[in-house]
Amino acid sequence: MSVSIQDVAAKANVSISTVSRVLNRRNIVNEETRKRVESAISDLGYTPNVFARGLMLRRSHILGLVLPDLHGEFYSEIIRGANLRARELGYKLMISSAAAKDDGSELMAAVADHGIVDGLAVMISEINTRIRESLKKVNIPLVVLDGDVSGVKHDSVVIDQRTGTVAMLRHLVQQCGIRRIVFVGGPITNIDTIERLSAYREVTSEVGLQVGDDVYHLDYQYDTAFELGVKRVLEWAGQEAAVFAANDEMAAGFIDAALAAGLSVPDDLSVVGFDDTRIASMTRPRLTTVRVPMSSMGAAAIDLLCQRFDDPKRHATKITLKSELVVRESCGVHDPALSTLSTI
Amino acid sequence: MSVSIQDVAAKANVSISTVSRVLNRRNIVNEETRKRVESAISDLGYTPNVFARGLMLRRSHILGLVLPDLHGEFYSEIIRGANLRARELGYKLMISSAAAKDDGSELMAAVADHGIVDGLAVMISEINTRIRESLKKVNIPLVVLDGDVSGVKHDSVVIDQRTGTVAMLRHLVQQCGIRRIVFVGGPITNIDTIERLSAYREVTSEVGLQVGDDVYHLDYQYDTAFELGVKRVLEWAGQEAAVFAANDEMAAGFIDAALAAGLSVPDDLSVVGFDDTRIASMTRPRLTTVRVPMSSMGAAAIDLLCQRFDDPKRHATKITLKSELVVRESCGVHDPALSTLSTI
DNA sequence: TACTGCGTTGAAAGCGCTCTCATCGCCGAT
DNA sequence: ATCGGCGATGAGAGCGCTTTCAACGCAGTA
Repeated sequence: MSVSIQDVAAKANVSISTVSRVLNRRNIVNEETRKRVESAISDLGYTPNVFARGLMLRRSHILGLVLPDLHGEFYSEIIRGANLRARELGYKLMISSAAAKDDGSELMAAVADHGIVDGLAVMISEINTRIRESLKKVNIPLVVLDGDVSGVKHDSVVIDQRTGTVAMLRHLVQQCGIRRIVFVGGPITNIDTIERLSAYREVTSEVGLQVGDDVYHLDYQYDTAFELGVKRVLEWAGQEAAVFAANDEMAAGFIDAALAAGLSVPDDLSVVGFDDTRIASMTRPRLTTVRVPMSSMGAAAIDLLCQRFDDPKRHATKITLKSELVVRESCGVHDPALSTLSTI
Repeated sequence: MSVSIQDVAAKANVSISTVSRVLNRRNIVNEETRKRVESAISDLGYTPNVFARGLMLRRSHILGLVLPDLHGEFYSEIIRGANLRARELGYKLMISSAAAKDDGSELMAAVADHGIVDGLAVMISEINTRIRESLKKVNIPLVVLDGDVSGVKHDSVVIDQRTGTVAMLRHLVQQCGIRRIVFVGGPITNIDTIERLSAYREVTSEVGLQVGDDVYHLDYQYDTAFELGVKRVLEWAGQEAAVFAANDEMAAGFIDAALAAGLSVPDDLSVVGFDDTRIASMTRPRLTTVRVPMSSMGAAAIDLLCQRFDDPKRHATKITLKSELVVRESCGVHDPALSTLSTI
């Protein structure tokens, strides 16, 4: 039923070797012969069988992408970036999710179990022994997103969250005159939260802000942030106070809580977020936040994978992407020049 | 380097045929022999080569999912549902996006070009000739999401949007006492918008509401909705007026616009949405909306594909999923009994 | 004794491709 | 005339698997 290289060869009056040569544009094939073969190919609508090809070449041109979750603005941006770059480079993407507490079976499912992907990009929000063991068994190019797995050889793409966090805090203190910053992170074990919190502690102590009990750990969700906000917002309120949420979604919750309490953002309370997902432009006032280049992260992962194919034995590479302050309206800007950074 | 069926056979002292039999649990293999083979398999950590297997069986156990975009709450829910079900059934998912105005090349890339997927699920928001032509060439099981492509043989999963839309409109009129409903859709060519608008026209004329100029077409985005809202919201305002946006994101824009204008939602103006994405729970007041079972849609697509594998020649099947009114706070509820439907 | 049936196994033929190696004709050099 | 070199092509050997078919041993039956 489906047309094979044999059929093409017969139609073009050549051997299958020649057809194969034309396909792979390798050893020079006589101009005239090549044309004959090519027209036979398009006449018959021939496409090489992927399996046969994969069997010989040991390459599928499929890459695996494993994320903690497939849901939400954050991950879907990564997927988008990865998908785009993969296509540019002639690869396909196979996507799958591994819950944070996954035992690693999902990972194995993505690799050995199927054995079809040429390389694997993995994002892990909480590392554990099982996952580490799974990753050790990966015997194809591996890229770890936003983290580092010790004891496993891999390339990695990380976000320099510190720069953005520091810029944010400095902006609040120096441009907005903020004297109290409440930090609301995700789970205390979350790798991103840990990093952002450490930057927070550093800068606050540096500029002499007192932190006290101003650190909370929620779950990155709008609802819990809103609830906490409803309870605390009046207590926090004050021209010199800001809430620094570890993602935009929680920040949106705080904005709405402040509004519900009759406060004005940013006049009575500044609220800033992190990530610069679409949500940051879907609040009024729009969120001042730290942009994390998610789609670039996805793209970079694909790049690293492909570079590894080209040079399997080069030393492990790490790409660091900058995070960047995006000033919008949810914090009082006293220096108008800065607002040129604003988007939309 | 990697271990093959040969190695297993040698270690277990049998022929590769026997190993193959054990793998495929087919013709009865002697109990004792089977155990020997199985332990050889796990000793060597053997996994069958996907390509060799695919070459013989013409099955990859990979399914393709093509969406208009990979971004946003809506599509990522579909992906999630599909991914989950695919895994349950022992399949992997290959995901890719095809822009609405895509010439179909993306589709072909997903299928023939790669030829690796066993079946294909496609969602098309705007059909055109090129896409239709592409789909005609698909010679593997095909499922179309949320639409119907005439002239192409395929199964389909559709959402019964009418039921939800009608329920919403009736609710507004009968429970909330609304007498004027402004409809804000997506692009006029968008298939979902068309369907919702037609239900809107039907019900409004049925209950004797005048529509007049109360129909707008935007682009499903928060920003444009907010802008339009800022201009019109005071004019619309009134206890008996509601804005019916064709997705939650636009509805969120209208809520914020109303709030910015100093109005109360729902006291001065009701705002309702469509889809019930997470955004519907991320507004204050929370959105009354129509729930579209996105993840079920993804799952159903996978189901249909697999059923088609089992019975290639059964007649085209269409699964219709119900949409459902979800009452929250963004419209005035005058009958408290109804509020039990509310989520969170 | 010969034959048939059955459970179990192995040999071997591909699946559609890539790639090495051999072949062939033709050229200029010896 | 003989030979080496070169461009162009074909023959054929696998890649790792599934599957058909034959073979084998061991009943049970005629």
